[in-house]
Amino acid sequence: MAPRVDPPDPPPRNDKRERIVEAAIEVFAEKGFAAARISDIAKGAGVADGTIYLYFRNKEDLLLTIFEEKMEEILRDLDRALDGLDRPVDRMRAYARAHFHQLQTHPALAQVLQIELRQSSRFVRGYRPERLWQYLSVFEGLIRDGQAAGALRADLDPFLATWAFFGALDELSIQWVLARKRDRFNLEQAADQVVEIFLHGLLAAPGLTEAAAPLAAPSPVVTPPAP
Amino acid sequence: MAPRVDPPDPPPRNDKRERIVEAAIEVFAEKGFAAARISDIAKGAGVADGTIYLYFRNKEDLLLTIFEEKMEEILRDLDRALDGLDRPVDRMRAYARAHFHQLQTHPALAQVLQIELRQSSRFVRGYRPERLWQYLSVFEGLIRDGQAAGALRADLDPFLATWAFFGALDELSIQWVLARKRDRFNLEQAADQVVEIFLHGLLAAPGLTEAAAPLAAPSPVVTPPAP
Amino acid sequence: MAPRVDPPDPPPRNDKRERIVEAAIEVFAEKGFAAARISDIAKGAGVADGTIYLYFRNKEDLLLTIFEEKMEEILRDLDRALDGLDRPVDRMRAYARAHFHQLQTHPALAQVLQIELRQSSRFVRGYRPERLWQYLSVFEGLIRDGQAAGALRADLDPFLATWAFFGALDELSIQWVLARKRDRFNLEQAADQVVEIFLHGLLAAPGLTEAAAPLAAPSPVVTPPAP
Amino acid sequence: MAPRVDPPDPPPRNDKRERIVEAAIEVFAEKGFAAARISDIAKGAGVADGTIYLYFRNKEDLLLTIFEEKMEEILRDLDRALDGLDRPVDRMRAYARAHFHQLQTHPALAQVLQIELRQSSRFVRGYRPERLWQYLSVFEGLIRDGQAAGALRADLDPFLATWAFFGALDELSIQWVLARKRDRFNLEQAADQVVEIFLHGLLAAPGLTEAAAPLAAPSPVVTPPAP
DNA sequence: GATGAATGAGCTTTCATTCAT
DNA sequence: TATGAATGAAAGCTCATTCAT
Repeated sequence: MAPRVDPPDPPPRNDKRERIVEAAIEVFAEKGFAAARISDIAKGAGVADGTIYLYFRNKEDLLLTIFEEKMEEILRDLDRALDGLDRPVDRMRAYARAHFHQLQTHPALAQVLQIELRQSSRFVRGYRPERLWQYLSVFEGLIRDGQAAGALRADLDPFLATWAFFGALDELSIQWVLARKRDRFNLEQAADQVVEIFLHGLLAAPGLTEAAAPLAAPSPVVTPPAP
Repeated sequence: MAPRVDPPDPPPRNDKRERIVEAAIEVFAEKGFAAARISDIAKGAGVADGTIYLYFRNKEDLLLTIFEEKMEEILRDLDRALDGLDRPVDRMRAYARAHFHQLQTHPALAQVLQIELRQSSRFVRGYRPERLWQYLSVFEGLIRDGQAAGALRADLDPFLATWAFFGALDELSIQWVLARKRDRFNLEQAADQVVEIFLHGLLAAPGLTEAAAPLAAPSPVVTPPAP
Repeated sequence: MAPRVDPPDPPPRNDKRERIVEAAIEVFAEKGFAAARISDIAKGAGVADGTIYLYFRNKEDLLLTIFEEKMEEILRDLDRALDGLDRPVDRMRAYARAHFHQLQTHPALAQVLQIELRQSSRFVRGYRPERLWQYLSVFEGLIRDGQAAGALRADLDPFLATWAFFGALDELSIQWVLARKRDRFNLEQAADQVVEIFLHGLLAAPGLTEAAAPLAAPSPVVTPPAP
Repeated sequence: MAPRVDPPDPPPRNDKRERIVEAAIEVFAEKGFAAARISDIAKGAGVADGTIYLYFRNKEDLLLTIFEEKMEEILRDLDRALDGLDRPVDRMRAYARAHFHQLQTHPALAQVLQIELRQSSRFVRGYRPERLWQYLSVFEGLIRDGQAAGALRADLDPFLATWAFFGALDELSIQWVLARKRDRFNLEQAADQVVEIFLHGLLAAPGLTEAAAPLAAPSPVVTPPAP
C-alpha cells in the first residue's frame, strides 16, 4: 500500500477570521451588541483592532456574518438530526429537541441569535434572513407533508403554524437564555411538551368540536412572501 | 344660580409628560432605540431637550416607562376584553384576539414593545418585567382553572404552556410588525388559528395515544421564578 | 438732553464663535490644517470640543468660514484704503500696500489664506471663492478704468493682468510668510516695486517719468537667502 | 581586441521606482496628497504596498522626490529652451513659454507641484527647495545680465522682480490647472502678455517699441468665468 | 528584492446629559 | 418648571508603515 503523503502545503488554516467570529459571539453575548467594543473582540481573538476590518466591513457586518455562517451550521445539524426519521411526528419532536440542544450547546451563540441580532437595524429593517426562512421551511415542510398524508389537519395554515411553533420554541429559548438558573428548565422535556401541545392540543377531552367550528373552512390567512 | 367661574389658572393639564411618552414611542418605532435622538423626541413633543430630564432619568428610563405605563393600559384592556367570559376556551380566544387587536391599533407601540425594548440592556439583563408577567399570568390562570375543572390536560406544565402560547403570539406579532404589507396577515383569523392549535393540536385524528405516552407522568419541568 | 438709556438687552456678545475662529487661525497657521486637532482649537478658544460643532459643521467648514469672514473684513479694509484715491495709478499702489499691510498685521491669517486654505479639497476642487474674485475684481476695475481713460494699454487682457498682479503679490506674501526673518523684506518697498514693474515694466526705456523718481535710489529690499 | 561580452543578466531596468513615481503623480493629482492612499499608488504602479517603502522612506518622501526629480527634468528642459537665445528679452519670453509648455504637457505633475506639494508640512516648513531656487535663479540671472548691459532698469531688485514674475506665472498656472475648461486660457498668449507686462509695463506710454508689436491686436486670451 | 497581511496609533464627531439662567 | 447652550466622554474606523516569509 502506498504511503499516504502529507500535503506539502498544509493549507495555512486562516484561523484569524474564525477566531474573530468566535470572540465576537462571546463579547456580543456578554455585553450586548451596542456595548461591545471592537477592541474587546480584537483582544478576545488575539488580533489587532484593524485586523477585524480586513475580514469584516464593520461591526454590524460582523454580526450579520455570525448569523449567516452559524445558521448554516445549525441547518446542517438540523438536517442530520432529522435524518432517518420518517414520520412527521417523529421529525417534529426531533426538530424541537435539536432546537433546544443547539441552545444548550452554544448558549452564547443563542443569545446572539435570539437577542443581539435584533439590535442591528439593518437586520430588523429590510434584511432578508434567508437562512432563517430555510430553518423554518423545514418545519413547514413537515406540516405540509403531514397534511398531504392526512395525518395532520388540513384546516390550519402551515405558514402560520410554523411561525407559531417557532415562536413558542424561541420564546422558551429566550427565557432559558435570560434565566440565571438555567436548570429551571429541563429543555428536553420542554421540547416534548411543546410538541405535545402542538400535536394534541391542550384539551383534555378528545372530541371537542364546537371550538373548531368557526375554523371549519378557513380562508388562507397568510399569503406567501414576495420573492 | 351663581355662575361657575372658570378657574383663573386652569391647572395647565401637565400634558408634557404624556406628549413626551407619545413622541418617544413614535421616534423609537421609526428610528430604533439606539438611533433615536433625545432631541428628536423633544422636538416631537414640542419641548426642550432638557425638559425630558425633568420627567425621566434618561433615555433608557423613558423606554422602560413606556413599557410600564403602556403595559398597564394593555392589562386594563385585556381585563375588559375577558370580562363576562367564563369558559377558559372563550377567554383564551378573547385573549389572543385582544393581543392582536392591540397590535393593530397601536403599531408603533407594538414595535417598541416587541423589538426596541430588547435594545435596553437593563431590560434584557436583570430587569423584572412584572407587568409582562401579569399579562402572562392571566393566561396561566386560564390554564390552571381549566386544569382544575378537568377541561384541560393536567399533564402539561401551565407555566411552560403559557410562555409557548405567548411566544407564538409574539412571533406572529413581530412578523406582522416587520411585514411591509401588513394585510398579508388577517390577524383575527391568525388569533383563532393559534388558539385552535393550542386547544386541539395539529393532529387530524382524535385518539392518537402513543405520542402522548412518554408524557404520561411528567415531572414538573419548570420551577416557579424566585420572588 | 434725554439720558441715553443702556439697551435693556445688551446683546449677549456671543464671543464663543469669534474665539473659535481666532483660535483656529492660530492653530491652523502653526500646525497646518491637516495636523491641527480640533481639541487644540477648542483649548485655544477655551471651549469644549463639542462646542465647535455647534457653530461649524466640521473642520473644513471652519476653515472655509475663516476664508469667507476674513475676506469680508479684508475687502472692507481694501475699500477704505482706496477711498478718496482717484487715479488708477494711485489706487494700484494703495492696493498693493494694503495687501502687504494686511499681511504684516495678521501674519497667521495670511498663512491660513495663502497656504492652509489649499489643503481643503473642497476649496481646491469646485469651491467658488466669490470673495476672492471680488478682491481681484477691484484691481481688474482699475485696469479697465485706466484702459477706458486711455491711461493704460488697451492691448493687455485685464483679467489676465489682474491674476498676474495678484500672483506677484501672493508669491511675495508666501515668501514673506515662510521666511523666518520677516524683516528680510521691506514690504512697503516691495509693494512699490511690484507696482512700478507692472506700471512701467522692466525695460530701461527713455521716458521714465515721475513714478520712477521715488525709486531712483532704492535700498535693497531683498537680501539674499542665507546659504 | 577581446570581444566585449554583453552582460549575461542584462540588469532588468528597474522600472519599478519610475512606475511608482508616475503613479504617485497621477494619484496625488487626482485625489490630493492627503486623500491619496499608498495602496492606490501601489495599485497604479502594479507593485505591492510594501514595495514602495523599498524606494521611499514614506508618503511625504515620495512627494518630495517627485519635486526633486521632476524639477531636475524641468530645469534641463528650461536650459534647452533658452539655449541659443542671447537677448534677455528673448530669453524671458522663452522662459515664460517653457513654463507654460511644461504645464500643458504634464498637467498632473503641474497640479502636484503647484498645489499638492504645499500639503507637505515638511516642504512648507523648513525645506530648502534648491531646485526651485535654481529655476528662479535662471530668471534672476537674466535680469542681472540685462541690468549689467544697461538694457534693464537698475533700480529694481532682481530677486524681488524674479519672485514677482514667478508668482505671476504660478498664479496663472494654478488658475489654468484648476479651471475645468482648460481652453479658457491660451497659455502661449498668456505667456507673451505676462512678459509684455514685465518688460513694458501697463502704462500707455509713448515709446512702445518692437516688443509690443506682436501684441498689437491681441485676441482675448481670457474669457470671463461662467456666472 | 518583493510581497501583502497585520498592526495600532490617532482623531473627528456624535449626542446623552447637565446646569446656569 | 422650562430652557437649550454647553459639555466631554467615548469608540469606530482608516491607512501609513512594518516585517515575516
